[in-house]
Amino acid sequence: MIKKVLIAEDHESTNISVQKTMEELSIADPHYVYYCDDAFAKVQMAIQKGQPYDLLITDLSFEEDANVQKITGGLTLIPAVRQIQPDLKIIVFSAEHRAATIEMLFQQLDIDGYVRKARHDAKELVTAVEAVSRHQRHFPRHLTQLIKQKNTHDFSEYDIMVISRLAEGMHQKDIPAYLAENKIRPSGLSSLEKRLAYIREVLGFSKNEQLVAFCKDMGII
Amino acid sequence: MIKKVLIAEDHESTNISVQKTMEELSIADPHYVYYCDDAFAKVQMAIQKGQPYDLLITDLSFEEDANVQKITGGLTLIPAVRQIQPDLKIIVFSAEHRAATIEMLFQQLDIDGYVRKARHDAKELVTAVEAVSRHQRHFPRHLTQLIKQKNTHDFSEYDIMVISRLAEGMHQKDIPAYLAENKIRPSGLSSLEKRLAYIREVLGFSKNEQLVAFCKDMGII
DNA sequence: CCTAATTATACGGAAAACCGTAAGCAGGAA
DNA sequence: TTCCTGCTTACGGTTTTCCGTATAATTAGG
Repeated sequence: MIKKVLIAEDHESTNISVQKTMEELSIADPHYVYYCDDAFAKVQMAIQKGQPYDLLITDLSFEEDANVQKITGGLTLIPAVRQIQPDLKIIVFSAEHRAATIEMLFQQLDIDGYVRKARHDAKELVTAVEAVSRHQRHFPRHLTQLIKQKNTHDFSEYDIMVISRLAEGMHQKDIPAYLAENKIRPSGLSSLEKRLAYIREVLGFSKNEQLVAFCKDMGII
Repeated sequence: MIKKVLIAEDHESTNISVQKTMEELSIADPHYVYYCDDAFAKVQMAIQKGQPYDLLITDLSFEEDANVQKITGGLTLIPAVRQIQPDLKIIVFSAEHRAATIEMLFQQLDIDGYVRKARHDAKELVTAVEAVSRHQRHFPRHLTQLIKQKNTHDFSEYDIMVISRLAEGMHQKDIPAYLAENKIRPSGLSSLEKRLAYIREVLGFSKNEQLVAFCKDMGII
């Protein structure tokens, strides 16, 4: 049974509405934070007090601000809390729509549920919490649908990283050094070239300029 | 004074939180809809009953679903409601961050406020509603920052033409033929190269990808 | 019409990107 | 282990872009 819940979400409006959804689930007094570091601290504190959380609901992306954080987003927060409390249930509540990322969350980070911020997200969040309380996983409905669309390329974190650097004016030949520095693999120039060539081919593009323009239009970068 | 408010927002979670924010502003019983067509119908109905809305809070992007809509998003909803009720105050609440789009909203659609979905969006929404109730406009903070760095270079029709072709994937070496065909001068490859090099230099850019990204951000192309 | 100044183009070498091929390397199965 | 498979990387040739310089064309003023 889910009794004690922690919400990590930087968008105040979303944070509030998740709190409200918890009320509907008769989950009293959900705790909430706007920063990942606070989330981690609260989980840690709860364990020390012998009253650990049952569920963490977290966003993936947290915007940077003056308040510099050690943990910068859901992708680092989740492993961190899992390390100190392996049985903590985790539901990710995010606008992320890329199938690859969501699958990664389930496979690599072993999350218990994913709810995509969309039209009926509050209702789906209720469903997800109920599923998790029955020790089931909650997969987002749209995940199966997304696999269909082939002609549109599913941009990975890697792709976005690389294209963002291009859009910032970094020379392609300098990106391998950047990738190596940030421990991102593959980092070889050849791999990079091939990946970009592949994306261009899938989308029917001929130039990186076109790819950058597309990603800007789509809000990918 | 703002008394009667309509919220148009397809994301349920966001919709709920906006409702909650209205409560804090002592705005009783805000109406809310998940579709643009419903929003328009409600505005129309309210006028007919002699009790028109004072404020519309709307998102820009509404996701398509089985429920096919005539009005597909905020950009079409706003002119539609303005036509039947010119004095209706409108605040746009969206994740859109491109300066060009936001400026367009103020200049072309004459909206009264813009609040970007971000960390302190609920607080900013309160501020925005308060400003609007005083018949003031509410500009998003990050917009003023972007305006500064703008217009370091005056993009000519020629520049826009050329950069657009690049963004569409046309090879630089093929653009002279295109320019000649359309009787645009100068059409020489060398002149083209020099012009692009000049623009990049003025803006402190190193690559055409960066230039394309900039123009997309600024809404130049 | 001529001349000077400005602008446009041609050219060529250097740098970067592109692309095919082959070699290296890790992980899994027999 | 040995082989296989898939991913990553190195390498080399070609194409494209970049950029400096030189030449040609255009324009403005007298």
